Amino acid sequence: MTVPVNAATDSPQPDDVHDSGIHDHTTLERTLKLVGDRWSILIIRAALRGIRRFDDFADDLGIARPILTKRLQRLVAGGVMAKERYQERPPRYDYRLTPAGVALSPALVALIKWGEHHVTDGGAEVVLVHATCGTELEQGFWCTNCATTFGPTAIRALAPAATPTARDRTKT
Amino acid sequence: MTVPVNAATDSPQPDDVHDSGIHDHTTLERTLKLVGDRWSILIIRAALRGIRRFDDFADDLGIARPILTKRLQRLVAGGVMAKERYQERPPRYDYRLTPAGVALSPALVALIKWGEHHVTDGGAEVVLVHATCGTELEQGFWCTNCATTFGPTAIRALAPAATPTARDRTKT
DNA sequence: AATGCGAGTACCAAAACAGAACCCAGTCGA
DNA sequence: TCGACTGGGTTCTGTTTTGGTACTCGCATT
Repeated sequence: MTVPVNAATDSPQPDDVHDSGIHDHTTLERTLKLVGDRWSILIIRAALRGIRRFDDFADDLGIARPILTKRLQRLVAGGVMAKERYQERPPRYDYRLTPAGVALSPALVALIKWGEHHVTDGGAEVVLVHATCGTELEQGFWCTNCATTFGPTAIRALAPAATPTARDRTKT
Repeated sequence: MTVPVNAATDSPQPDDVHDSGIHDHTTLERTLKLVGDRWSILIIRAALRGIRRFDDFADDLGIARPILTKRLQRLVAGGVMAKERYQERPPRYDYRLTPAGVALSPALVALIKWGEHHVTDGGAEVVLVHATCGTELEQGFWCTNCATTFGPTAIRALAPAATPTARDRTKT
């Protein structure tokens, strides 16, 4: 830890990266391949709002239906959402978030809060608050050791330097 | 214990965020338009690792150069990065994060940590630690009023100015 | 003058996206 | 029984955005 993270201009080929320990090129990239398009995050947000049915997603997002089909399939394949039959007689299905999908909300909240501060003209359109007391929530990092919170500048190893654990990840 | 973050969330289907939930159409969409593609986040991560020059981004990410050009331009236009001349005589420029860009790290960390838990097979490739003590950091929400941390289902959204959603418009 | 480097463009193919129309199974109403 | 409707898609068209390779341009060094 606490490595200054020097870049490695080694093998920039993204094709054959299953073990180029220095480049992460796997986890974040795979994550972004799953949800890193213009629609997936919006779909997940809609799902967090309680939208479940195909047509409601289409109406709410204004997304073209073929793309919605593909996105939902990808999210289901990625374990973010699950397709469930909610009615038997005329077989009807809906899509709902899995726990993994709900677990994406910190990322969602981070993006929303960032957007409020940095892309709008100043005024936040929505304030996210703690449900129990109504206070605006904070998001950030904390250290269980120091029992303190801190901002992004106090993070080290924000990227995979030569973490030896990267090579341990010999999964198959 | 202390940190529930996304692990100990309340319920997989957060109905309590239903109508008052996380919704603001324009801000998130604009945010995603800026950084919601497969490369921008990776570029920002590379920048956080200290990469600054065009060719280094290209080598590190394996991104095609025309796309890198466009992404960097978009990020500069969006205030996330800044293009600076780092050398006079042969005029050379580099790209570095603005404070707004650094402020994106919570989102980045959220995505990285989500990916570690949900897209890899469990082994974290990167360990993010608190700089002062080296302990692995946690991320989540907390309430400065209650002095407590909580998960995504305890979030409610207050809309200062009425934010009409597509559902309001289309569902009559 | 030739070489090399950093930072891009030009050009072209492939993929993703958008929109409208169409399909299909079941159900309802007349 | 026929026709229309509803939910959940698929097919068929374009258009826009990506990705890749090759090339340019300004400058500095040899």
